[in-house]
Amino acid sequence: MQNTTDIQFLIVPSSLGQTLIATSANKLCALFFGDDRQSLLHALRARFAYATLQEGGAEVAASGAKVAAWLEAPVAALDVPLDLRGTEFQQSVWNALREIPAGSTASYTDIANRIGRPKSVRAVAQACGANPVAVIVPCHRVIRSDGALSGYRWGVGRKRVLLEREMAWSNDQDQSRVRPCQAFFNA
DNA sequence: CCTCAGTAGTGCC
DNA sequence: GGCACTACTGAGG
Repeated sequence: MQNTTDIQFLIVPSSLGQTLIATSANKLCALFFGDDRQSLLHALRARFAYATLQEGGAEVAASGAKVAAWLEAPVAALDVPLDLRGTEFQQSVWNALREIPAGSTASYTDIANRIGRPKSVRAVAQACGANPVAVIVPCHRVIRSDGALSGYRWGVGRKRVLLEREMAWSNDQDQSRVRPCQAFFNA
């Protein structure tokens, strides 16, 4: 993996707990959650094993502020460029995830169908878990086909919070809009 | 409820 | 290349 890049990161509290925001060449490359600094650092190190890590820095401060604000009130699209490294398969999954509207969910099967690999259901789940940028690539909107929340890399509790929050927000925004819920991909 | 096989991408050896 | 992982799923008991 070409993760021999220079990375700036910071750890800030948010409504979802301790939040690690990392940038590489001014692009967001990681958004992790955790209960403590230790686990976040560990996750960062694990993801970018050969990168140079620097805590703080002008670049991450600037985009970090945007990300932190957007997390609490994602009213507009986040204008921070992303740096998503992954295999072709992972990229295709992450792209599909970004088409799930806030306030709705899709199943792992839905995503598998969406990317034209109907049998790669488990692999889809694995790719979701490998998503380096929580919330922005909304892997939390993928749940089991029976409706159970299934897992979440940063804890199912956070997944639930995120989903409930998005349901609530999308409800009291425009009631008129048709809001596809489960399985909106099956058409 | 529960178990089980089918199944496919990834990481490590 | 092999092998053991999974945030899965539908069928069968």
